[in-house]
Amino acid sequence: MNIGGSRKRITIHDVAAAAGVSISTASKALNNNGRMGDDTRERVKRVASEIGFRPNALARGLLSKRSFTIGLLTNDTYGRFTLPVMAGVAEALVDHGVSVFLCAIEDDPALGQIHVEAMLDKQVDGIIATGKRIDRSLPVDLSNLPVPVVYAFTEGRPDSVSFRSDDAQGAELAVEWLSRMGRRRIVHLTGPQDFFSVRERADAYSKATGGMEPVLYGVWSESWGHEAVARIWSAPGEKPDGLFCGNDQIARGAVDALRERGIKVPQDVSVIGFDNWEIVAAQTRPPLTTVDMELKELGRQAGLTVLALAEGRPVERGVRKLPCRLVVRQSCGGKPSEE
Amino acid sequence: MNIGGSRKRITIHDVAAAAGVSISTASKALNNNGRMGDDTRERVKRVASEIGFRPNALARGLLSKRSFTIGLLTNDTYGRFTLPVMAGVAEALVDHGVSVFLCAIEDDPALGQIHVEAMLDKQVDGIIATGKRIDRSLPVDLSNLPVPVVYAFTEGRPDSVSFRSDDAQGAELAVEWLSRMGRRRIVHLTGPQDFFSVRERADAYSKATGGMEPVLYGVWSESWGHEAVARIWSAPGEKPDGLFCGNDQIARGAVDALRERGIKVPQDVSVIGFDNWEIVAAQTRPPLTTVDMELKELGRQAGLTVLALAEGRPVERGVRKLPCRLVVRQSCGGKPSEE
DNA sequence: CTGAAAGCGCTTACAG
DNA sequence: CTGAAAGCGCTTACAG
Repeated sequence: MNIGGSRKRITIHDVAAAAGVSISTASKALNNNGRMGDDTRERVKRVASEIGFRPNALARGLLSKRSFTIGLLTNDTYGRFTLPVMAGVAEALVDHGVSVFLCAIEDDPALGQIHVEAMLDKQVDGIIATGKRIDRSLPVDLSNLPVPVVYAFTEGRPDSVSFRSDDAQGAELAVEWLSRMGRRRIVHLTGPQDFFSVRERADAYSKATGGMEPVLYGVWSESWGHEAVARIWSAPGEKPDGLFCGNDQIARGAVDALRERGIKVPQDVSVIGFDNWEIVAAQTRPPLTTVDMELKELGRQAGLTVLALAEGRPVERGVRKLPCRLVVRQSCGGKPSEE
Repeated sequence: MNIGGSRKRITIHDVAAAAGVSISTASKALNNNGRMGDDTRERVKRVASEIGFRPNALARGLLSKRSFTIGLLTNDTYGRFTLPVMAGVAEALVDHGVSVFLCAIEDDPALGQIHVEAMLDKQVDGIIATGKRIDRSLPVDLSNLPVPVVYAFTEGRPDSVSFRSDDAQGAELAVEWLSRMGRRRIVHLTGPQDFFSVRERADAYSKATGGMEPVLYGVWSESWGHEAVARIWSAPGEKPDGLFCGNDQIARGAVDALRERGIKVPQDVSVIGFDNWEIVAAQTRPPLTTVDMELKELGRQAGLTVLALAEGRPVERGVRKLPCRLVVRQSCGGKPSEE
C-alpha cells in the first residue's frame, strides 16, 4: 500500500540497465536526439514506459536552466479577480508542462519579499503579478529580478509588459446595450472615484451619453446600490429608465431596491452591472446583464507571454488592453446570450 | 534595466572565490555545519550576503530529495472552498520554505492525471487533495503515489489522512444559538439530501430539536430559500420562529423572502446560515449569523501534516473532524462577535 | 551507431 | 581547521 509514500524512484540508470544501453544513449533515445538505430530508440522508449520512468525535473532544470515553473503573485486574498486569472494562466501553460506557484501576499511587503525569494530560489522561469485593481501595484519591488515579470490586472512599471481590461470599451458596451433596449435616461452608479477604472468607465459613459446625467460615486456594495436608488427616486424630477452600475454588487442592490419600490426590472428600468461575478449576477432577481472583463483570457495571455519572455522570444513592452464582453441575462430585457 | 530578466546567477563558486575558500568550506559555512574557524564562517556568510548569493533550490533538491514544494489539487473551480484552504496551507508552510503548486483539475480525469504527473516530475514533497464536498473524491487516483497525500475537504481512501469539518457539531452550534435566542419552533432548510454533510447536519438538527419539525431539502440557492419560506408561510398552521439554513445562500433567500412578507428578522424570526461566505453573509440585510467551517485552519493542519509525512514523522491515519465556529452577526439577535 | 566524460550547483563523507 | 572528490539525475559535446 505504501501509504507513507516511499516507493523508490526510477532513474535513467534503471532504464539504461533494463534496455542494455548506456545512460547517454538512454537519454538521447528518450529525448529524440542523437543518432542511433530505430530499434534501439524504440526499445529504450518501450522499456522506459514499462518500468514507469519519469525524468526528474530538478535534474533537468539544473542543466537546462528552465524549471518549467512560474510564480503567480497576488494581493487579492478573496480571489475574486485572481481566480479567473489563475485559471487562464494554468490552462495556457499546462500544455507546455509548466506548473504554477500561487503566492498570496496580502498587502504585506515582508511576506511579498519572502515569497519572491522562495520563487527565485526555486528557479521559476518567470513571474506573473496580479491583484485586485489596475491602479495599485503589489507591495513588493519586481523591477530588478533575474526572471521576466508580466503584470496582469495590477499596476506595473512603465516599461513592463502589462495586461488589463479595456474599461472604457466595457462601459461603451453597457451604454450601447442600454440604448439598444430603448433607454434614454441612463444614470451611472459606481464605486469610489479614486479607482482608475471608475474614472475610465465614468468618462466613457459621459462621452457615450452626452454627459447629461451626473455620475453617482459611492462604494462597491449592495447597500450603496440601494441607497442610490432611494436617493434618485425620492428626489423630484424625471426618473432614469436605465442604470449602469459600476459592479454587480451595486447593480444587485439597485435591482432589489427597485423591486421594493414596486418598479419593475427590466420593464420599467433596465439595470446593467459590471464584472459578471457569477454568484452575484446569476442570483439577482432578475439575473443581471453585465460586462465581463474576460479575466481568464487575460490570464491566458499573461501566461503565454511570460513563457515567451522566458524562452527569449521578443515581446513588445507596454500595457495591452483586452476587450470586455457583454453577458446578457434578464435585467435589461433583450435575449439572453447562451453561456 | 535588465527587463528581459538575464542577470547572471550567483553560485556558490562565486562565494567561495570572493571569500577565498573552497566551495566545500563555503557550503559548510553557509549551512552551519562542518568545523571551521568562526572568522572563516562569518566571512563566508558576509561575502555571500554582500554579493547576493541564494542557493539554487533545484541543486539542493537533487541531493536532499526534498524540493520544498507541495501540490494542492482541487476540483473546486470557483474556489469558494479551496481558497481558504489554500490560504491556510500557504500560511502554515511559508515559514518552512515550502511553496505550493495550485492545480485546478475541474472534474477532468485526464487533466488530473497530467497535473499529478507534472507535480511528481517536479518532485513535490507531498500532495494535498481538496475539493468542494466531503463525500466526493477527485477524479484521479492518488493511492499509489511515491509521495504522501493528505485529503482536506474531499473524500479520501479509508486508510488515508483526511481533514474535514465537524458538520454535526456545526449544526448543534446553530440550533443551540437559536434556542439561546429563545426560539422554539426551528425549521431546517437545506440542500440536496445526497450530500453527506446535508444528512449529517440534518441528523444533528433532528437530535437537537427532538425531531418535531420536518427537514426541507432543496438546492443550494437563494431561490430555494425564497421558495421554502413561501411554502411554509402559505401553509396553514403555526409558523416557525427560527430558520436553520444549510448554507448562506439559502439563508439569504429566506431573509429576503421574509422581509418581503413583512416579517422582521430577527425580531419575529431568527435565521442562521452555514459557511460564513463573507460576500453573501455580510451583504444580507440584516447580515447573517452563520456557522464557519474554519477551512483556513483545516488547510493549515493539512499543510503541517503533509510536511510531517514528507519528513517521515509519524502521523496517525484516519479522518479528523475540525470543530466549526459560530459567527454572530445580526440575523438571529444577540450580540455580534467581534471578527 | 554507441558510450565515456564532463558538468549543471550543490552537499557530504573522507583525507590531510 | 580546510579542501579534493564523489555524487544527486540528468544532458551534451566529444571520441571511437
